Formats: sequence, structure tokens, C-alpha cells
Amino acid sequence: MKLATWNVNSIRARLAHVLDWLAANKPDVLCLQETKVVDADFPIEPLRAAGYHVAYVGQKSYNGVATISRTAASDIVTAPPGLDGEQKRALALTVDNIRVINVYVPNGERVGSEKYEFKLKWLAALQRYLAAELARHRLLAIVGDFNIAPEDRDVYDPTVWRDQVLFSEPEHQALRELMGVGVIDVFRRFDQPPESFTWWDYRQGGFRRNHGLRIDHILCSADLAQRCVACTIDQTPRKLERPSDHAPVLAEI
DNA sequence: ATGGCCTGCAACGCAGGA
Repeated sequence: MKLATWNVNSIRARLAHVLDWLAANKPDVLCLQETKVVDADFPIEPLRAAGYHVAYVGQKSYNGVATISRTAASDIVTAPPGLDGEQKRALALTVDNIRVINVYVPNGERVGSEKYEFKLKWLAALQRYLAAELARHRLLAIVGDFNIAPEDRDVYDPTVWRDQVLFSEPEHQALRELMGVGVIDVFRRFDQPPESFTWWDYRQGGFRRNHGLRIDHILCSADLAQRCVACTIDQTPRKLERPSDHAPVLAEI
């Protein structure tokens, strides 16, 4: 099966790109982040017409996640324990016998800010939820925009980014601890081109100069990771007019 | 040239992103 994640920076602004990408890539599951729309206004019909079931949880203006799938999902959780605040950032469901947790981890604004502390607390709650889910599901993927670049090779200029938000030691520690619960970054299970990133700033010709970060991830339980045969970043939609600033990550499982 | 972008909201600039 093909499992993908993509921060679309507004599902309504990016609907045509998403539909085109679905037609071109035919994923079985696509997890979207930053849908930026209340549930009543989510554009379900065009996605259904494209042959997908849709689960979503959103809010006005900010955040919001959605998981679309070729086959119907079950056991859908839109407010996981500990992640059930005002900000809609997590959505879990089971599809094709695989537990899929879709997350939009807080950005954190800047090291030491209130939002940064919120990010670390949110990651700790996510770790607890992930541990509980792993106890129930042998085949599990947790995917999405983690807003953390794990290693030096995931940042275009580690010297510039050192100790900055998205690349600070407390964030690295939080991600390591979360992964220590029992999930693997499948992107690094395979040979990859150097300087592979998933996000590029809209400003300063970030994409053209490949000034990016790898902050969107597909993390799989050991048994699911074993089934994974490929994991790639698709830069194609980042080259379109009015793109999302993130590119999709796609795993073949 | 020391800043350059994008989205949604209700504006006629702002908050937030990363």
C-alpha cells in the first residue's frame, strides 16, 4: 500500500494540487496537515468524487488535519487523550488493518517562548498516546509534520539552525524519546539523495536554492517498517504555481 | 539594498507559520 503525508497549508487553497497529486500517485492513504478549515466547510465532495473516504478534524483559520483513504477507515479518533485541546492537530484511524496516526506538531515559534514550551508538552503527550496505541496495534504508522529536523543532514545549513526552533536539542530529545517508544523513520531505511528536504521557505528563493529542512516524517512500528520497500519525497508539487511550502512524503508498504 | 512569502480573517493590517 502507498501511504503519504503532506502539509498542504490550507486544503481549500490547495485542493486542485491535492486532486492532481492523488490522480498522479494513487496513494491508498494520504494524511494532510494545516487544512485550516472548520469541519462544516471541509471540501469532502471533490475528494469523494476522486474515490476517497475522508476523515477530518479542523478549526477556524489554523491547524486542522485530515486523512483520506481508498478504503473506509474505522476506529476514528479526532481528539486523542492528552491531545484533545482547542488546537486540532491529531487524528487516528485504522485503514487496511494499519493504525495511522496523523499529526501536526506545534511549530514552537522560537526557543524559550510559550509556544515552544507548548510544543514540548504536546510532544510528551503524543509520546504517551503513541505508547498506548503501539500496545494495541502491531502495524502502526505515525506520520505528519513534526516540525523537527532530526539530524544535521536534514538541514541545509546546520550551523545557522543550531539551537534554533525546529533544530534545538530539547526538540531532538523529545523526538528521540518518542521514537524510542517503538517507531522507525523509514525515510532513512533507504538510500536517499543528499540534501533531501520536505519544507522550503517561501521567501528568499528557498526552494530554488534548496534551502530546506526535512521536518515531515513517516515513522513506522517495527513490524510495519519491515514491510516498507520505499520512501521518497516528491518535490513535484512544490514547483507548481502557488504551492504549499511543504512537499509530500510517500512510503510504499 | 540587511528584506525579500503565503493563508485566512475580516480586513483596508494582523496572527501565525517555519
